Order: sequence, then C-alpha cells, then structure tokens
Amino acid sequence: MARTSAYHHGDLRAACLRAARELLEEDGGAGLSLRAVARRAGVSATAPYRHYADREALVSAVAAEGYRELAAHLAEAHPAPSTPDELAAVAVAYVRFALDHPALFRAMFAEPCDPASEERVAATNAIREYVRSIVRATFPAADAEALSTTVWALVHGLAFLHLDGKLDSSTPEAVTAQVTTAVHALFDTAPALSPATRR
Amino acid sequence: MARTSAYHHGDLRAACLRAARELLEEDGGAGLSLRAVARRAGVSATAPYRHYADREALVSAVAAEGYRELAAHLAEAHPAPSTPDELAAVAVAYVRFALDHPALFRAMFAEPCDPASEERVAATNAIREYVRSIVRATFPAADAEALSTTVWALVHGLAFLHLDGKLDSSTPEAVTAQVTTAVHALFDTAPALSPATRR
DNA sequence: TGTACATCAGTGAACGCGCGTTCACTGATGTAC
DNA sequence: TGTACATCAGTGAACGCGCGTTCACTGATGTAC
Repeated sequence: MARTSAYHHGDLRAACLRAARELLEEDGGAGLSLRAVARRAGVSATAPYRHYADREALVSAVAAEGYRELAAHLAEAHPAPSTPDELAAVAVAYVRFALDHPALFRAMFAEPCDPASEERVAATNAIREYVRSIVRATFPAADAEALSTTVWALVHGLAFLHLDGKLDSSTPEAVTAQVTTAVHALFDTAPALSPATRR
Repeated sequence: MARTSAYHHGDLRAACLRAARELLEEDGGAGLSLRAVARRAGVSATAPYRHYADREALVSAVAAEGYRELAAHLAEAHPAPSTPDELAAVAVAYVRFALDHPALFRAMFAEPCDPASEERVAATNAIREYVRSIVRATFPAADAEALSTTVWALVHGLAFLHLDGKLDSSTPEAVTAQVTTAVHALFDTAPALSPATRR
C-alpha cells in the first residue's frame, strides 16, 4: 500500500474503483453512488471529486475496467481459438463473466454509454476487434465483418437472456450446454464457412 | 373517457401506465418514479397506491405491457413466418422495437425481473412460445427447443448491441441490413436445417 | 323515489432518506533557493 | 541542510432535490331499504 498517511490516502483513485466494484457485487447497480463509494473508501463524500469529474466519470471508469477484465477472461478461456469448439469455449467464458458479475456487466452494457469517455470507447473497440480476429482465424474464407457481428450478437444475447432468467441458469453445466449448442447451431451445419481444421 | 368527476379519476390505473410510458420515452428509465407518474397523471403523489402496491408493481406492469406490444409488433411484421426470409423480417421488427422504445425495452430486460409478477412471467413466456412456434414452422426437422434459443439470443443480442451503440444504427436501412445478414448467416448455409419451402 | 350508510378512490401533510454537488477550508507534501 | 512557499489532496458543512411510503382524512359513489 502506498498509503502514506491517514490524511493523504495514497491512491484514492484506485480505491474508489475497488469500492465501486464491491458495491456492484453486493448491492447491484442501484447502490452505486458517489457517496457510497466515498463511504466505503473511508473518505469524505467529496474526496472522490479530486479524481473523478462527476458520478458519470466514475461509472465510465468502472465500465472500462470491466471491459478490460472481460477481454482478459476471454483470452484466458482460449488465447487464440481457431475451431468452432474453441470458439464455443470463449463464448461460454463470455456468458460466465456476465453471470459472475451481473451488476458490472449491466453497468457495462445496460445503460446508454457515454461516448465522451475515451477510455470506455477504446475498451469496447478492443472487444470488437478481439471477436473479429477470432472469427478471422476460425473462418478465413468468410466475411469477417458480418460474421463477427453475428457471433458477438449471439453470445451477447445468450448472456443477457441468462442474466434476466429467461434461460435456465440453475447450474454452470446447463449454461455451458446451452451456449455450446447455440454456437454449434451457428457453425456446424455451415460447410461453406467451415475451417480447414474441422474434423 | 370514463372520467366521471375531477375527484374520482375514472381509470387511474390505466392513466398511470400511460404516464409511465410517456416518462420512459421522454426521460429514459431514470425518470420513472411513482411521484413523477402521479404528477403526470395529474393526481396526488399517493393516489397510485390505490392501484399499485409499490413502485416495483408499477414497473412490472409497464414491462408486461411492453412484452405484449412487442408480441403484437412481431406478429404484425409477419403473422406466420415459415422461411428464413420471413423470419428475418420478424427479427428486424424485434430490433426496431428495441430502438423505437429504448427505455421501455431496457425496463423489460435490463433489470432483474421480479419473478413474483405473474403478469410479467406470463408475458415473457408468450414471447418464448412465439419464437418457438416460428422456428417449428420454419424448420420442422430441427430441435425446436435448441434452435429457438439460438434464434432468440441472436436477435436479442443484436437489439442490445444496437441499443448500446456498439453497432451502426445511424439509419433504419443499416439496421435492417445487419439483422438480415446475421439471420441469414445462421440459416442460409445450413442445408440440414433448410425448410422445404426454401428457394 | 329518497335517504342512511358503507365503501371506494382520492388528498395533503409529514416522515426520513440518500443523493450530487458547491464551497471555503486546511493539513500534508514537495520543490526552489 | 533548512526554510518559505506553492501545490496537492483531503475535510466538513451546507445547498436543494426528489424519492418511496405512512397516515389520518374526506369527497364521491353506489347500494339496501
């Protein structure tokens, strides 16, 4: 900890982010106020204003962090997928992330995004590029632009429908099965798109 | 109007719903409070409590109405789709509905649904059944359960990504093109699923 | 048809709450000489 | 190495706000006789 004294916090900016994340996990999106964040960081209600212009700025920063974590989580599921099966594993990771961090995921997507937040725009572009590169690797012959939109939408929709209880999310296995089935429905019967590596 | 006097409103329940809808369209989800609804309905702040147990009950009623309207809107796009093209038209209608009523659509999906609201549960089941019946008509040979999940997720994901500005929604044509392309990506290259009626 | 009365659907004052944000301030830190 | 001073990062009181909800109430309506 760089905490140098009781007065000067050390790294309040990061502490606010951490507090905001905790509030999201515990109270859902409703509990995410600047005052609550300050309270949890053990600091006066106005201290965060030294680091964030206003509430919106904090929320954008949280969302951007979420995007980065999501990207890392996907990469962890498979660093460079190039078959439908590997792609399905990444899809499962995407949905899992949403289910494991529901309030964060909602904060990232379920409110109008402030286009003025460069950090946030950059982070979502990174996701988009990541999906595109996977599709390119998996289906070199296909129109990567169109197909990657389709893939992203399918997976994103699965995430939200699960999040909202429209699909059975009672066990991790049920989720995995549904996501895997859906991804295969998109690809397995599509010879024109099939990659060379397919069994 | 059944308005029988200035004191007794006549049909405050319906008026609250209408007011809530207007607030959603104008102010987005943030403006949807019981007090604002009462104000707009021209009634004291506490009058709505005669018709709704609490704020949550009102929101659920609004969401349920939204589901019913969405269903009607889809049926209008095509009463009984049975080809990929017709299904694509319904998909476009789904996404259009989301873009035309963003705050309503978010209220329907983007917050944890109260499972205690029977009206709401029934309405979302209706949507699910509707999607399933379309898939059954279009692909008699397929596993309707699995495929309808895939279709719904794809379309739902497209709706949300457009809503959040992750896809180009600048013109209705752009949206239509993207949705149509995505739906065809799912089906056109899938001979095993193709219906008899396909060209 | 007229009246007494129960019921229904409103009112309005009041409660306590947490919020975002401003402001003048002050304690701690770091830098120039 | 010591000191003066600018700057930085906090504080805490205060602002005005809108919210959900409660409560005792009252005006309007409808029904039984």
